[in-house]
Amino acid sequence: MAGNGRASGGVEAVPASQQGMRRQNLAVVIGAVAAHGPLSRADVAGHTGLTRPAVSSMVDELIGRGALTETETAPSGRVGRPGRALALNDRGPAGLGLEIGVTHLAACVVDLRGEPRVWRRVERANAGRPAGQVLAEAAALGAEAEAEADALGLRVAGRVLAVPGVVPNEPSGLVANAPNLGWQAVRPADHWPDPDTVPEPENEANLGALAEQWHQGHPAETFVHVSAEAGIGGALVVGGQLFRGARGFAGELGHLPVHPEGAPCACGARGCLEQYAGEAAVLREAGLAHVGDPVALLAERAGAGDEATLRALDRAGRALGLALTSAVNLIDPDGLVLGGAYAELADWLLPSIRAELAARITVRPWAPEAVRPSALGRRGPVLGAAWSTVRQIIADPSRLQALAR
Amino acid sequence: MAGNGRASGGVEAVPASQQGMRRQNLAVVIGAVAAHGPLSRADVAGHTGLTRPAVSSMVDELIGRGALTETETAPSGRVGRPGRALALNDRGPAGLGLEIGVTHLAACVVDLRGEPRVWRRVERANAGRPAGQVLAEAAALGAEAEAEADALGLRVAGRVLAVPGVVPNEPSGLVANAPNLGWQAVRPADHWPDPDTVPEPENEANLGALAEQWHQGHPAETFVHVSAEAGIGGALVVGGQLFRGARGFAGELGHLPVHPEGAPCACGARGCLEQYAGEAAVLREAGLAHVGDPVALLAERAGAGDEATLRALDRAGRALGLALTSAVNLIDPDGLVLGGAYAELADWLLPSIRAELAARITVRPWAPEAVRPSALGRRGPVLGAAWSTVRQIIADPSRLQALAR
DNA sequence: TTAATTTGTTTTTCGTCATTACAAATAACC
DNA sequence: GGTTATTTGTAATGACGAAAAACAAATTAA
Repeated sequence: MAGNGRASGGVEAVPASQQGMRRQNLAVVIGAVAAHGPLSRADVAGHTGLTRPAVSSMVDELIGRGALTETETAPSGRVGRPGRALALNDRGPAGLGLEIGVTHLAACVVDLRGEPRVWRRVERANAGRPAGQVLAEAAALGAEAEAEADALGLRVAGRVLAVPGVVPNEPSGLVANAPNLGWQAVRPADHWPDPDTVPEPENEANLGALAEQWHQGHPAETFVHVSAEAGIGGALVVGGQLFRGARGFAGELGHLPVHPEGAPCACGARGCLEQYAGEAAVLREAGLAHVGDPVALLAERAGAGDEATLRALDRAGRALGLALTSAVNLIDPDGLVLGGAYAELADWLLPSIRAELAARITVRPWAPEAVRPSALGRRGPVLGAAWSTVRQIIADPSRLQALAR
Repeated sequence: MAGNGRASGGVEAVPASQQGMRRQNLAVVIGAVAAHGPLSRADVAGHTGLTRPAVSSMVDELIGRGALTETETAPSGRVGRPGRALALNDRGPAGLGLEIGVTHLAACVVDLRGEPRVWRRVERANAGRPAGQVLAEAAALGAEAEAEADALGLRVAGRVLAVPGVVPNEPSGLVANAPNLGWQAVRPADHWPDPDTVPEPENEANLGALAEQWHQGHPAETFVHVSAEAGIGGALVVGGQLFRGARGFAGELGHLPVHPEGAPCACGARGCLEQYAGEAAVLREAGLAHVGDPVALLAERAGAGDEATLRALDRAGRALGLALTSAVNLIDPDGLVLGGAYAELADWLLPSIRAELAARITVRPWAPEAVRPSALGRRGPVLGAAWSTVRQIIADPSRLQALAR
């Protein structure tokens, strides 16, 4: 599930038990294999500090649950009995990621190694359509993907749905508001055809941020992820964990006041970032109509040197730089990541963003390269949704059912 | 120590051991006593889910380490054998808090219950004096306080020093920059007379925020603490833990850009919050000279209805409101706390802060009462410094030496 | 072929908590 | 006042999991 990093709720520390110890050590073992490629039991013992017998016992259990497999033993060339290589099972538990975008639906299944094994993507104009209809189509796409995964020997163990909207901490499972889809207080579970495959919804910017984090492989990074798809989404990752804030609204920087007395915004305030760096604002400033794929259009015009487009992107970059200055002052992150559509426009946005940050961040160390485009771009949210399940399994494999086979 | 909440560093999960289980359960037991007043062993078992024998065993150990004591058993009035009340020891381990301010030094010793038992405060013009001299005087004050604590049967187990400056995560023990004192890269350990009593430095706004948190007793709150003492300090508390950011600069909102094209700031940027809500800026705007206790002067003038002062405070409040709008959008906190000098000026700052927030936070739930003045005001930092040690002991009592008596 | 080395498993030991049983201390009841 | 019910704290026993020690298996080096 994508619920990592939620407020820990009750503060009463829970007593430690022997079962808890076992659970944590199972996670340590599978975590070592996940982090350092194929390892023998002895290697795992060396990496983790557990003894070889303890590792052996847990490996047995993890194999029984389908999480690990013994693979072909590569000749090591070293003296002594060769170890038997352990790896994450590529025919075991898997994660299903679903995405509902304004103009498309997507699904993706990843195996325990994180490798995408099934892809589905269809264009659909979802804005304004009844939520039930859209969700039914997403469910159908997910069922197709699951069937294909099944044929590959994969067993989907969790489902997460990326939506371009706000998903509050409480009550869970609710999409409170997705303006670009026209959704208000939609609960996917209420419209899902099959109650056994209901996904957990999560904000797409949050999932994109997690995807970036896992893709880069810097495990404990703290960064701010900004993405654009119709609205402006933002997400905070702190020490490798999603930071959702007290109610789940953290990181939403579309309405940060960048020019306090500036243009009035639909939200009722003035000078919000969205009025300068939102898709609609940039298109307006560039003198372009909102048709087809507006991001591709902007990139094409900017690449061709169109003055108005370059000016619009420069203005957007400066506004983003201002908003990110606030973020850096408050959060002190390792880096800033431009995701979604911003990743595709990074060539034209980065210079003004970096210039603005360099001019305004003066009392602490700051390197322009700390701002970087996302490596995943628009695929981030689906991948993040699918990876969420897999990461959760690796963080606590004790929840896996033992294989019935 | 004040190092709670630092980036967890190595991400390799550590294996769970039986000693670790014991350590955690010791913390659970003492935590239950700390949270719910005097309890019998059976009460603790009920609160924690541990069994009575397990609790008994751990209570024995905690008494041996001086953390708990059996107190007078109050007649319960209920049937059955009466329990023997356990409480935090008020003659055991203690925390020493030290503070170096621009115009004063302070020291404070708290017992395990968190009760302040020794207070010291002297006025000193510390700005611009050699750091070694100031630190030597702080050490002397601390030694006095420790001697007095010793006479009360207290045993100082940790020392934390609040400074009005930046304390980065790495290298630890370093005050990188304290502009109001004129310090640059000062390491208290290098100037401390007695190597056995060297304190760990920490930013005073961070400690003030922790103090507020513990004083209120809302354990897992997420809030932003803003304080003023010469500069503007800020701190983030997330789920009850200090959030220091990747390098230790998190929460520093003095240079948040509130009016991007506004007044130039000493930092090199334009329109920083400090230019509108900093002490110097407010005094200038109010037409007052910087003499004696400027905060008291401002409060007196404002209370007397002085127009220029009221205008200056209103302007400061609106700027703070703008900066806090960014903080709310990014962090989604439970609340905002005005600390330090701002707490004493809250009557005149709060209206404009709240108005600005109400006008600008539109896309999420927000209540004006979420902004509140600190209950501790200027005593927050010393108390936070002293409490840090005590909280750390309660979070992990296994580190306590067994009593030699 | 033998020795050295490394791996993985088996056996034993140890530490921790849970369960059960029991003694001690009190209130309620007759 | 004595008996019973109830609750507390401790002692004895058991279960579980990891550590330590011992050992069998598989490889390289000599």
